[in-house]
Amino acid sequence: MDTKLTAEKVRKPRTKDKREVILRAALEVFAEGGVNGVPMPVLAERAGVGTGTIYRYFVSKEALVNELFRDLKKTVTRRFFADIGPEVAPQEAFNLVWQRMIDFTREDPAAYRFLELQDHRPYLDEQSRTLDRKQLRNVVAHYRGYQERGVFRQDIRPEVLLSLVWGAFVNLVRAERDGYIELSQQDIDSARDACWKLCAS
Amino acid sequence: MDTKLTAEKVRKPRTKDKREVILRAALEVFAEGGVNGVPMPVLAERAGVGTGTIYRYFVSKEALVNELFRDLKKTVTRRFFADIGPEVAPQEAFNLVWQRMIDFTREDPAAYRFLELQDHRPYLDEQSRTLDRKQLRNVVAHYRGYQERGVFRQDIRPEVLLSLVWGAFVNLVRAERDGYIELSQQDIDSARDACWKLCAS
Amino acid sequence: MDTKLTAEKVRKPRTKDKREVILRAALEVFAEGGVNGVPMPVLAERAGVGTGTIYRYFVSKEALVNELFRDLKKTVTRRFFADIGPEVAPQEAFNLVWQRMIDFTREDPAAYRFLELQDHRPYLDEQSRTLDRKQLRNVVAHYRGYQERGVFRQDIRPEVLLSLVWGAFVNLVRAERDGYIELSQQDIDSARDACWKLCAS
Amino acid sequence: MDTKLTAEKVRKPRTKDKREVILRAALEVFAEGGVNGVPMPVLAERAGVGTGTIYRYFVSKEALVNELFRDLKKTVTRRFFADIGPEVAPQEAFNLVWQRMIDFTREDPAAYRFLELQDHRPYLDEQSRTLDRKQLRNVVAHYRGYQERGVFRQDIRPEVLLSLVWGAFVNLVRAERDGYIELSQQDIDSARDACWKLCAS
DNA sequence: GATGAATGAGATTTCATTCAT
DNA sequence: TATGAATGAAATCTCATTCAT
Repeated sequence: MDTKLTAEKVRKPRTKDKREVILRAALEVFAEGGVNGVPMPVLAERAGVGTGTIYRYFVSKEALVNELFRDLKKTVTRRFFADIGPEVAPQEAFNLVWQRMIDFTREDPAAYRFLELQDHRPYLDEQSRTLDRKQLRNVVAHYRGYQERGVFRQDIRPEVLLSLVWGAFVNLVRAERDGYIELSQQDIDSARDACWKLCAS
Repeated sequence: MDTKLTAEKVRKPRTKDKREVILRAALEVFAEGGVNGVPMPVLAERAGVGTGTIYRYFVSKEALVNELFRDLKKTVTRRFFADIGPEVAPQEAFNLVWQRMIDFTREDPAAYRFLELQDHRPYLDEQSRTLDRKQLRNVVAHYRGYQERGVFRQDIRPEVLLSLVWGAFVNLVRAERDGYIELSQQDIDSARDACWKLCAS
Repeated sequence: MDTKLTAEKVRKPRTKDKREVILRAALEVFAEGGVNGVPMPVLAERAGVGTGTIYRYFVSKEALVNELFRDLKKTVTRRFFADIGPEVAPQEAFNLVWQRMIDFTREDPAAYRFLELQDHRPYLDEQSRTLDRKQLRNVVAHYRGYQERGVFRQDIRPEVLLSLVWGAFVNLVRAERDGYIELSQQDIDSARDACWKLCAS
Repeated sequence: MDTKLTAEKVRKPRTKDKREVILRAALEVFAEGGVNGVPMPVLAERAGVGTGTIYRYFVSKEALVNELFRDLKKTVTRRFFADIGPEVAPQEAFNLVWQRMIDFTREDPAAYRFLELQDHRPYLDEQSRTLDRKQLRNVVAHYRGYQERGVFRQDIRPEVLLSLVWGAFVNLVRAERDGYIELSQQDIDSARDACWKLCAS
């Protein structure tokens, strides 16, 4: 997808690196301290750049948060749903996505935490919110498709169904991160199956 | 309303009122703008008091947030589970609590929003967190009881079950508040039944 | 001591009492925490009156501090030099005053501390400063008298002499209060004699 | 003055300068208005820096006051006692220190005033108080040495002796600064000699 | 382009004073 | 007259952003 093997790579790879270094550092410090809890100089230090440098790549903290949000949203969505075509059986697809989400929370807890953080909401601009909605609509469409194919129950609107499942997932992971529960793979699988049954007709 | 019948009625209730006026105003402005987003003078103006007055009732913004959190938690928990003894049939109890939660989000959206806000987390002190856990444990114990009585499925740990249901509920309501969905009573009831089935054996 | 058995006692003894209660409380709390360190409500509580009451007797904190300062200055000066007429031998008089000052610091450390506190200086008005100078002039005049009678050395101006002795005394007592020294009566007497010798011709 | 010869000279001395500019400005405004009487923005303006800049060099007003106090204490002590070894005759040493103290009050009245100010006492931390005591002990040890060599009288403890002399000096200078006296060099010298005689055996 | 010291608007909190009761 | 809850101006301190180097 990101196949730019051209001259551009020669021109400003350093620049691009720095931008990403900042985004990654932002992700981590925001996940730890919340967007409001982290001053820009702290972020700069974590990123190993000067404070002013951040402002060469992002016009404001708000802009940085938005770009981070959108970058992550896209990456994550791509990751969750990659290579799941119509040929994959519905429950298998469901399980796959569920496990990918779990894997994501394990492999990159900072990224997951940042996305789940409500702390950034006041910073989000129209573009970010639009993206959010668009991606949600895609998944809703997917659910609707399953309903139409008789895979999912039809007595609940797809957006409601999705909302329930997504909320269940998010809260399960949050409970673990907040130290309320410790989740075995067994727990995760049962939760997944329960959610599947909640949807299935 | 406040017809000051006797001298005593004037003094005491007045002060009590002011504390509650501040808490109520705080609830509203925090629900709207987030804890971090609302300066004390703004809260003061909303409450119709001087800035300094707030500090007569709460030693700091942090203390105010914590008291608000605990007050609400207690009120809400009492409200949700009031008059639901062992004589109430499990599903009826489940439905009742669900509806009470829904009613609460409708009647006092600000209170619900504040509780759901993650924004206040960095402010919460040990006491608040302890209360939070204690209340959670109570509900988990309830779920466990249902499992032992064979009402709920036993292949999923009660805290996992609760986490799923609670997350489903919270996210459903959030989706509506964020404008992603509009919920009919029908939607709410189907969601409730789906969650019940998720738990039931 | 304050035997006013007249009609005045009938008219406003309560008022007068309260005024003095406030002054006394002010003395104590200011001596403990410094003028800047003590909020009016704290003073009020110590005095056992309402905050507002203080303002019925003193137009401002500044005025209170000034009246306290002047009251004390007068009392103290009266106490130090009472009944020391020309018939008292100079060194005896010197010793007597020295001991009275010491006694004062022991009997009413708060009063002494308040007077010595620099903390109140920014509050002092013209009247207080004038009183201060006037009382100083009186003592200087006394020293000058001793010089003219050949009791004190004449090669140092009386105000310089007094300044040295007064400074020596104040610092000695301060050193004790600050915990740098502990003073025996022996120490006090030797210090007194040393100061006398410093003045004597 | 700041002719920036090399790149290194630019960076480091600059920052150092600013810290010292702030300390100097603090010294002056505190000497004039007392620590409590001077808000940080006023200090900032006097120093020619932004308010926030002060907090890059000092974590709080309290810390600033303490660093100022200790810096001054050290400088002043060094200045007073520099190059006075055992080879200097006692009275000559005494006179030298006395004159250096006088010179200091003339050359840098703000610094002297700040040190003499009681206003900063509530701000002083343990480190500052420890320094204070340590320096006092050094001088007391010196006095004791004079006693042991038979230079000073032995019937008064050295700390009492020092307390008297130091108090005499401080009060003399204060009297002048407060406008009670004007001191000629003659006055100063006589006062010095009187204090010497007070100590001498 | 990169830096990070400097900035000052804005946040939280205090406290002398007022005024309704 | 006495009260003390209420006030808001002013204090301390923070941090997103700028700009000289």
